[in-house]
Parts: sequence; structure tokens; C-alpha cells
Amino acid sequence: MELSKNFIAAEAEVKWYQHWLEKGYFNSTPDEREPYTIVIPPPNVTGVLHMGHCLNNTIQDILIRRARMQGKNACWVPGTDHASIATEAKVVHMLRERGIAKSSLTREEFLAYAWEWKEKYGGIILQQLKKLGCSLDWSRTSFTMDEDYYKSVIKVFIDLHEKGLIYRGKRMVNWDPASQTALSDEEVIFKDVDSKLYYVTYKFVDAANTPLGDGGKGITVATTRPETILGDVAICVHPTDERYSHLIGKKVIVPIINRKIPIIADEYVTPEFGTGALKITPAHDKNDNMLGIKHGLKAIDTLDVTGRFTAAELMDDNPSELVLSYVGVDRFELRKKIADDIAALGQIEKIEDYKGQIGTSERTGAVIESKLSLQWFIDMQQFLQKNSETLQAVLDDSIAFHPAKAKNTYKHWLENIKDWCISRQLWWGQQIPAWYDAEGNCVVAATKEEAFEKFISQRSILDTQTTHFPPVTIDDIRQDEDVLDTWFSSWLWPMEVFKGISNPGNKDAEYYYPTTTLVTGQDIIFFWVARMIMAGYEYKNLPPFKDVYFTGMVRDKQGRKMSKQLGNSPDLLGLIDQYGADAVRFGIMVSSPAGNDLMFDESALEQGRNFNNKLWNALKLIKMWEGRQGSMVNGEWSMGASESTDTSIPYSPFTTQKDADIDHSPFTIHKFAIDWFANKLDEVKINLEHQFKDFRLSEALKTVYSLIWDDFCSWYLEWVKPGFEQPIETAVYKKTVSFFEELMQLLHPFMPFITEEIYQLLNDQSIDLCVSQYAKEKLPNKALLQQGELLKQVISALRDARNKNQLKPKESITLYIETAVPAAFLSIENILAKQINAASIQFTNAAVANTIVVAIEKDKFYIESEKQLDTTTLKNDLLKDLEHQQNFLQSVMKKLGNERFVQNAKPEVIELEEKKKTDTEARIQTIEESLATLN
RNA sequence: GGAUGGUUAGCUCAGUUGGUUAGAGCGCUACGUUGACAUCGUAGAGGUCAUUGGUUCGAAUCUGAUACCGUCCA
Repeated sequence: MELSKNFIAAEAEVKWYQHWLEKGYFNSTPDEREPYTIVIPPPNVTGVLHMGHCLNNTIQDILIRRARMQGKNACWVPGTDHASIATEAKVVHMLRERGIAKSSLTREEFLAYAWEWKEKYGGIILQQLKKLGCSLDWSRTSFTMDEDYYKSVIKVFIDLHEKGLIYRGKRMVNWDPASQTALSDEEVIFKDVDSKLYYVTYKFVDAANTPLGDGGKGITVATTRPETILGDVAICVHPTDERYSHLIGKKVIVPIINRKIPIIADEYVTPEFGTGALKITPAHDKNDNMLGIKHGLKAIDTLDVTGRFTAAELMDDNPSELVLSYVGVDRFELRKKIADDIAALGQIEKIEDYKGQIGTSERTGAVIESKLSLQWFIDMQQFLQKNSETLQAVLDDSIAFHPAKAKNTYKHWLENIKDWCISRQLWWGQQIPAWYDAEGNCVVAATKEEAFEKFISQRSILDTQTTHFPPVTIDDIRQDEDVLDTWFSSWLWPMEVFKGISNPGNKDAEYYYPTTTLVTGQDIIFFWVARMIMAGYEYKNLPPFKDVYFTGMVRDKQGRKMSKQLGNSPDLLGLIDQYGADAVRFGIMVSSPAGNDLMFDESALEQGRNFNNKLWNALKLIKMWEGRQGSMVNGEWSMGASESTDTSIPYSPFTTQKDADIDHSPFTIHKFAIDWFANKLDEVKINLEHQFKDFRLSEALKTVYSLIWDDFCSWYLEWVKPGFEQPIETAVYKKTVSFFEELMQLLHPFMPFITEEIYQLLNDQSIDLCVSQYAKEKLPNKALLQQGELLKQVISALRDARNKNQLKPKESITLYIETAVPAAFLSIENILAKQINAASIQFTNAAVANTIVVAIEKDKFYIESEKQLDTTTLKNDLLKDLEHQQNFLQSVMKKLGNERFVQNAKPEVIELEEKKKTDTEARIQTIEESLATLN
């Protein structure tokens, strides 16, 4: 069979993904195995795959594939989120392009368009995940507005309302004037802005309520928002502020509107800020609202839902024509107008530049208004009191956060939690199951009919006390127009994807819940993670997952966030086409430690592609040997892929060791290479186990990468490689293939396509790599591994010596080894000779004249060559090394000479220092002797 | 303003109870192509572990302060 020059990613990706799907490997049903469950953080139904998704889902796929290969029942559930505000915004935009205004449509018409949009674009992102190789159980694909899911959300709302955890009230909310809806605190993003601080003077009035004349001073306040002045109801100062204490209780006049308001005192005011006097506008600022409630002040709203001026609540003030001329003016234009008009009155003292922060809408970017509004809330304090495990489970690691530092953020948020505003003035989403009669009385019920029943029974109770309730008819009943916050549906995700709410106690829900691991961004720890935990305890009395792996944010090379405006987010599908999915997965994982932001750099993808190439070439090399197998019988090659009959084992120092783990099968001269690599594999498998346990995935990938590239390709394959067109022992060939298979197995979770392709090309496989099972790891033989390290060290040092003496790789040499333990070199002699191109290796007891001397540990190596040698560089190297060793010895001696060290340090540490001392002394002696032979 | 994390090689980052001469990848330098691979090989250079006190026989690691950067919250 002819292999292509390079790995062709596109072909393998389509071929194997299709194959895995056909075999149903990704599908999971409950059985006797231990489940390993991940629910995908559902992307927005209309979204497209970006780098963040790529990172997130690659991680999930790695975990789920590894679990599958560990014999667990791996289940990864896909799905999408209806993302009410984001999707509705997209639909509104689409309609506008078609010349249709949302306001011209009925709710039903609008929703028809929205569903049409969802059917058309929804799920594109799920198709893209397939390109990435994600092994999701597609038969379980869920959507937060599926019929059952919708019903579950409604059920939970009604349930929480009945438990008294949901209330409706007029509160300050974050109002997005662009989408004209309330937002939760978490949906508000604070941004630094350059603004102005206006110093506005309010004049005093006398007892007769007439403004004091020119001589009468006023009180000056500093505000960034003069447009809200017409809603002012008081001026507030700090009670101990000497500048103002005599003014407390006096009255001033609000400019333009001429409302008479009091000067009050409250410790909330910061005397150092501005003038130390604060204007109170309870309708337009959260803190002012709080003060307003405390001091019994009225809230006067002067902005409508779109952020334009309204005089509706100003009628008591007999608004002037000037005031009425503001009606309909946008808040930012209004700011200028009012500032100008007050300045015209001579009541603006000064205007300063000011760096402040404003809240903006996460979705629309619009500046948020604090607005009094009638909304639905969850009483979080009470909810948490009832479900105290929400915090406890994270603190005691029954839900383990990775990295653990996220625990602090979580704790801080929970301890300062505010009520959650769950109603949104949108149409796309679960409509709130609250119903109103003609008088505006409210009941909560799943259907209109149930609501009607509730009204009837409510009335029968109330009518015994009051008699003026008109009878209710079913046609009078209207459902609340608003929908629920998207997160009010996604907090049920780990339960409801298994129908745990709509069909409690079903087999799937019982088996898969709690899920195993959640992989998500740190940015939604409050939006989503915390709330899933709350819902989990409220409805299942169990946490939704055991581990949470937080990914960082994907940034560009310069550390900037990826954004559409900057145009710095790469086209992921383009990258997959260019480099292959495996290379993309490699690139994003190799630079991505848990919880840290990731600087995305295309060069990491190149590294991934190069790794593909390396793997492919290793395959080509091994396949080249396939037809050249033979066995050595009585010094003659017997060709053919038959089992070797030679059972004699050449001398190896390890055959005398008492170590049951060593494989004693008959691999003549390559025994050491094979034993060494087998143990290296064992060692790495144990490391990997730890790294996975701690979610150090980036490190795990690097570990496998280095095992394959360095240990397998650079060392092992070179050691067993037969000479040009020479045969290879069948047993060695088979062992090599099985090593390679095992490497592919270890790498598979990270790079699924190329590993499956290579695995299948290596052998006729009875089982696909995707579902093959890991063998249990064994403890490696440390002495053997050390022997391997020594061999590598000797080879490198001798190559370096050759390099420095300008010995061309092709010029062969004779090597003399002066050592106290020749046995240690017998098993690696062949390898050594081949790797440094030595025609022969001999042992010696004395220095060999006219040679290059290399001192390694306690041994000396003499390189003899026909070429004339220049020993100056060699000498310099030795002198440099000698100095280094002497310095080191000094520091060790100093330590050992320190009585307090000897008294206090642990015995093993002292032992180590002693060993360092003897080793270094021996080494110094070796170097000195080597230098002597050069002189 | 509050909380919280960080500062280690040119860049991106490891460094798990304090204990060899602090590691990796990329980049860089030198040399090397007729059979696995130039998407490569061999070898090498490169760090006062932000600064500054303290604890300790011993500090990148523990601790105080300072400087700078980041994140979350208001």
C-alpha cells in the first residue's frame, strides 16, 4: 500500500467522523458502567463557532473521549440556548431589513418569524462542532425552547412562586432603552468613560417661597447627569459637614422646573466628592432611590422607556413651555439642552472633565438607565437560606473548581447577592405564566383555564370581606406580556436535558445526574454556574456536577479581546480547512493552561500541523519496514514475517535484576531499546493520569507530544532503525507497531482524526481506536529509565564533541570507554555505536593518546579519529566545566560545613548533599585527568 | 472605591507540602539533505525568578511593604 506524502486532514476528518457516527460510538444509554457525563454549555441557537467555543468544546471532547477509552459510559449532550435578547435582536434586525417594524406585528406573527429564523440558522453551530471532531451524542440534542423544556421552565416558575421565592414588584432595574427591557445586574457591563461634571447652583427660597434676590446665595452640587435635574426631590449633605450643617432643613429651588425641595442630611454622602452636596433623583439612580425610600421622598420619573424626556409625572409642577419643549428629546441631547438652559440662568458654576463609569447593556451596548419598573424577581437571600449547600459545596470542594481561585469570586458574589430580575420585555422566550383580570389583579398559573379557576376561588374568599369585586370572565383574563430571562431556563440545563424536571425520576435523569464535569468560561460563573448549582439543590437536592473547569478568554497575540469591531477573531472554519482539525485542536490546547487567558497565535497551529507531519512520517518509516521483516538464525537473516525462533538473550545487566516487570522475550540487540521505551510509556501513563486528574490538559498534551516526538521518534526509532535496506526482526517490528498503537491511543483524545487514521493503517484492527480501551498502567523500572537517560546524555555529549571538532557525521570514529562499570555499557553499546557513528567501541583502563576526551559523570570517553584534532576548544570546555564543578562543590561543602544545616535538615536532604559532594569530587577528578591527557 | 489574581529566558507559560547547578514550547545561533520527516535533524546560546525588608541552616516557593499589570464587583 502506498502512503501519501503527507497526511490529508480533510479526507480523514470526513471519513472517520462519518464512520464513528455510523457505528453509534457517541451514543449513550444507561447501563451498568460508571457514567461520565458532560452537558455542553449551550451556545446561542443563532451563533457561529468562534475561538472561545473551539477551546471550550475541544476540552470537553478530550475529557469525554478519554473517559470513553477508560471504560466509562461517556455521554456528552449537545444543544442550544434560545438566548432571548440576542436572538430577538437578530430577528428584529432581519425584519427591519425586510422593511417590517416589530411594532407592526402581533406577538404571534413575530414569533412565527422568530421560529422561521431559528429553523433556518439554528443549529449551524452544532454542525460546526462536528468539523472540530466533537463526539457528542447527537440523539440527545436539546433546545431551551423545546416543548418539554418550555413546560419545565413554566413549572419551575409556578413552583417557586408558590414557595414564595418569586415576587413581583416595582423596583429599580437596569433598563436597556435600546431593546426596551429590564436586565439583570449580571447583564450590565461597566465601562470607563470621559464625561463632564456639572456644578449646578440651586437657589434658596425664603419663607414666602420666593427665590431670594441677587444677594441670596445658593447651594452648588456636582452632577454628571443634569438631564435628570427635573426629577430632583432633595439635596443631601453629610450631617457632620461643617460647610452645610447650618443649611439642613432649608429649601432650595430646582432650576427650570422651579420645584421647591429640602436640604437633607445622610451619612451616605461623601463630603470629598464634588462639592459635598448631592442632588437626589430617586427615579433615575439606584443610590438616590435608596435614599429616597429612607427619607420618604417621592420618585419623579422624567424619562420614558426609550430614554426620551417625558413630562407625564411633572403635571403637579405646572411645567413651563420650556419644560414641555423637552418632551421627546433623547437623554443625551437633553443633557446638553438642560445644561445650556441652566447656564443661561447663570446657575452653572463650572464644568469639569471627569472620568467615570457607566453601565452598558451586555447585548446591545446601550447605556443603561436605572429605572423604576414593575418586574418579577427571585428573592435570592431566601433562596440561598433554603439551599445553603450552594455555597458550602463549593467551599468544601464537593463541587471542585479548577482553578480553585474561582472559589473566591463565587463566594464573594453569593455573599453579596441581590435579587434576580427575571422578567424581560421581550417576546422570544418563555412567556411568564402570570395572569391579570380587568382590574389588574394577578394570579400565577400554567394555563388560562387554571388562572380563571384561581381568580374564581380568590374572589370567593375576598368577597366575604369586600363586596365590590366584579365577576371575572375568562375573556377578561390577560397573560403577562413579558418573557423570562434566558438564564431562568438555562439554569435547569443539566437536569432538563435528561427530562429531570418534566419527567422526574426517569431512568436517564437518575443515571446521568449529577453530571461529571462542566467546562465553561469564567465570565458566566454568576449567570450560569452559580444558578445551576442553586437549581440543582432546590430540585434534586444534589449538585449538578462534580468538577467545573473554567477556561480563560481567548485573546489575540497582543492580548486584546477577540471582537468583531477589531476584526481580530480568526475564521475558525478557515483555519480548520488550512491546518486540519487536529492541528487546530493541538494549537489551542498547547497554549491553554486552565483558567488563564489564552493568547491565540497561529504559530501554535503550525506546530500542530508539523506534529501531524511528524506522526505521518513515523508511520511511513514503520510501514517501510513491514515488508522487510526477518529473523536472525545462526548469524543469517531468514526473511519473512514469521516469529523469531531465537530464544537466546544477549547479555544485559538487567537480566540479572530481580524485576518481574522486565519483558524477557527474545529481542536480540534491540532488547534495551524496547525495554526502555516500554518503561517510558508506563512512566508517562502515570504522569498523564495525574495531569488529567488535576485538569492540567495543556501539560498532558505536551507530555504526550514530547513522548512521541522526542522519546519515540528521536530516540527509540533511531535505536531500532535497521541500516539502509536492511531487514528488521519481526519481533522488534511488532513491538514497534504496538508501541505506536499505544501512542496513538494516548494522543487520540487530543487529536482524534490522525490518530484513528494511523492506527488503522498500522494494522488490521479489530476495534476502532475511538472506542479502544486503555490498558492499566504499571509502575516503571526506574533503574532502566535512568540507564536510558545516561545513554541519551552520553550520546549528546559525544555528538557535541564531534561537532566542536568538526567531525562530519559520516566520518566514523573509534570510541574508548574508561569506566569502573563496563557492564553498564554492554547493553547499550550497539545503540551508542550507531548513534555516534563509531566503527568500534572498546573498553580501556588508561588514557588513550591523541584522542578527544569527554568526561561524563564518573566516566571518560576517548574519541579516536583519523582526522587531525584541534584540542583547544576541548580544553576550554573542560576548563569551563571544571570551574563550574569547583564552584558547585564549594557551595555544597559550605552547606555541609554548616552545623545548623546538619542539625536541622532532614536526613534525606543531608544524604543528598553528601552524594552531591562525592559525585562532584569524582567528576572533578575525571576532568582533571582528562586535562592531563591533553597536555 | 472594594475584592481578587499575577510579575520566572526575546515571546507564551510550567515550576504540587521551602532542599541538586530554576524547566518546556516557540523564536534565536552554528552545522547538516541521495531514504521517515527542511512541516526536518544534531548541537548550542539565553534567566540577579519585579523591587525591597523579614522568617529559615536553606526562599522562585512562606511573610511585610512598594511598583506595575489583569480580572470581578460597585
